[in-house]
Amino acid sequence: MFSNKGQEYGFRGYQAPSVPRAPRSTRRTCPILRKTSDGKLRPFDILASVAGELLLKKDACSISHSSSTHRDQYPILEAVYDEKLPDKCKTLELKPSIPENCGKSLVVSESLSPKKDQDGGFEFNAKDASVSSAIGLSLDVDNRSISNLVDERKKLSKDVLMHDGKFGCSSYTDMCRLGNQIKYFSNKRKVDGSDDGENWSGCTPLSSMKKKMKPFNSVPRTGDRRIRKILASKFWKNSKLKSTRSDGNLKIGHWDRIGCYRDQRYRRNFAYNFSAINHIKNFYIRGRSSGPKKGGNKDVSEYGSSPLKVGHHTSNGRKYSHVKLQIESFRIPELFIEVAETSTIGSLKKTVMEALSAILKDGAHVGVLLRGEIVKDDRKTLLHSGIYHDNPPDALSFILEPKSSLAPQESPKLPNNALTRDASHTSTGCAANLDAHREASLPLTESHGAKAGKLIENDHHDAASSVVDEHLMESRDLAATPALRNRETLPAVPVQQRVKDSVISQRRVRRPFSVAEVEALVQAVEKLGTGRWRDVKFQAFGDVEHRTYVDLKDKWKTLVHTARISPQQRRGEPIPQELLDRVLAAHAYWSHKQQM
DNA sequence: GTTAGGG
DNA sequence: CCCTAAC
Repeated sequence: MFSNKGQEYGFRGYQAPSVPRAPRSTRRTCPILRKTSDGKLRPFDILASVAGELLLKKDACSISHSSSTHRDQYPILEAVYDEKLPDKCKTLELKPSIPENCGKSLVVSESLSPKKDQDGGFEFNAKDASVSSAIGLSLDVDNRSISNLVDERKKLSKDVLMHDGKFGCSSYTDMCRLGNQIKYFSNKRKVDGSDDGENWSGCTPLSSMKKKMKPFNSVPRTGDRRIRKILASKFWKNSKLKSTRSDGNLKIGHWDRIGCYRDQRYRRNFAYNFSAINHIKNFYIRGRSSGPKKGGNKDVSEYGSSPLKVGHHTSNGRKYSHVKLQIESFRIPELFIEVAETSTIGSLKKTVMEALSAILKDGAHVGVLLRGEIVKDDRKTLLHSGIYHDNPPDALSFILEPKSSLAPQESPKLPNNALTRDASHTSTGCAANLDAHREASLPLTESHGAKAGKLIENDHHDAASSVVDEHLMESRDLAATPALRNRETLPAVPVQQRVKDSVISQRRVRRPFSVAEVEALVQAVEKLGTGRWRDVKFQAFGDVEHRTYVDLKDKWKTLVHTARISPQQRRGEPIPQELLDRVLAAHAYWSHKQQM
C-alpha cells in the first residue's frame, strides 16, 4: 500500500523512508562480554575493606563526622617510602596514630620489610595487624585522565588493605608510585588540618622510579542503570536463600553457587548481581581561594557519615586545578546472606569472606560515574568529563564490579543526525575531547545545574551489619557451646542481610527532552520507524549515554500523547506544533505500516 | 540485548 | 523514568 520511497503520507513534508531494517545480527554492534585476566583484585583485600567499613559503622568510637575537631583526631596512617635505600632494603613504614579513646585497632605495623609474594608483588608482614576501619586514600589527581583516576582508584582497593595480618601490596612500586601525593589513612583528616597534598609526608616521589603500570581495562560499559535494573530484578529481589542448614553452619546464597546455574539467563544476570557499588556520596566544592571554608566544613557537619568525601578545590592563577578525592571506605551495598541462628559471628565472617571471594574471584574493575552516568571514555580528563567543575554533592561515584561481568566498550560512533552535526562544529578534532565537546554542545546537559544542589542521601540506611574483623575470624565455631545456643543471651544473626536503599536503586536524574532532541528523535523515527528504537537511538543520539533506546521509545510515546492533547494540557517546554504534527504523521504512518 | 507495553 | 515480559 505504501511504497517506501518517496511516498507521502498525507502530512506535509513527510517522506516515507527507505531504510531497510537490517537483520538484528548485523545491527548488533556491541561486543559481547570479554573476560580479562590482568590485575586481579584480591578478594581478601576487598573483604578487608568491607570489614573496615562495617567495623567503622559498628564501632562505638566510630567517627561521628559531627565535628571537625573530632575529625582531626582521626588516626593517620602514613606510608613512608625511602627511595634512597637500595631496593632490597626498602621498607614501608606505617605510622599509625590512633585516637586515645578509640578501642578499635587500626592497621598497626612498624617498619615492614617487603617480601615478594607469588604474584610478583610484595607483602608486608605485620604483626597484630587487623582491619578495623576503612582505609582511605587521598589522591591529588591534577588534570589527569579518568584512566589514571580509575587506575589509582583501583590501586586503592588493591593495595591499601590488610588481611590476615598482612599488608597486601601488589607491587612495591605501585604502592608508592603516587609519590608524596598518596597517603594512607583511616577516616581522618590531616592532623594539621591543612589540605596541601604537597605537604603530605607520604611516599617519596617515585619520579626516578620506573612506573610500571599494569594495564587497566577501560571503564566498563555497565552503567548504574543496568546494575540497578539487575539488582532490582525479580530474580535478585526474590533471591531469598531458601534453606538453612540444620547443622548450624552458614550457607551462602547463590554466590557459593556461582557458575552453577543451568539457566543461562540467570547465570548472566548472576554475574551482574555481584556488582559492588562503591559510592561517593558527598562531593563538595571547596574553593581554596574563593573564600574561606566554602563548604570546607560542610562535609563534616552536613554530609554526615559519608563513607567518602571528595574535595574539589581550585586555585586561581594556577595552571592546573586539583581534584582532591578522599575515599574513606568501600561499600558493597547488596549482600544477601542467610545464616543459622546458631551460627557464630566467626562463621558469619567466614561466610562473608567466602561470598566476597566468590564475587571477586576474577578480579574487579573500577568505573567512574558522574551524575549516575558511567564515564566510559578513559581518555577523558577530569576537566572534560565534568568532574573538575560543576559538581553537585552526589556527582561522583565509583563502581566496583567483577571483571567477569564486564562488557567492553566499542569505539564511539557518531550519529549522523542534525544534533550531532550541530554539535560537531565545536569539536576540536581531538579524539579524546570529542565526547566532551559533543556532550557540552548538546542541549541535554543543561539540567545538570538544576540538580546540582540536590543532595541525595539514600545511602544512610546501610543495613549491612555483618561485621567482619580479621582477628575475630580466628574464633572457632562456637555453635556447640551452650551459651551460643541460648537465644536469650545471644541475638540471632539476622537471616536476611540486605542493604536497604542502596545507591544503585537511585532513580536517574530527570532530563527533560529539549526541542532539539525531540527534533532529532522525530527525524529518526520518520526515517526508521517506531519499531527500531535501537537504530533510532544511534541515529539520533549516537552514544549519548543518558538517552537509551528505551528512553526514546518512552519519549515517543509521550510525544504522541502530547500531540493528541490540547496545548493547554501540555506541560514542560512547549514543543512546536510543527514537530508534533510530524510526530502524529510518523506515528500514523508507521502504525499503519506495522498493521500491514 | 531489544522490543513492547504497563505503571 | 521504571519495570518486566517476551523474544
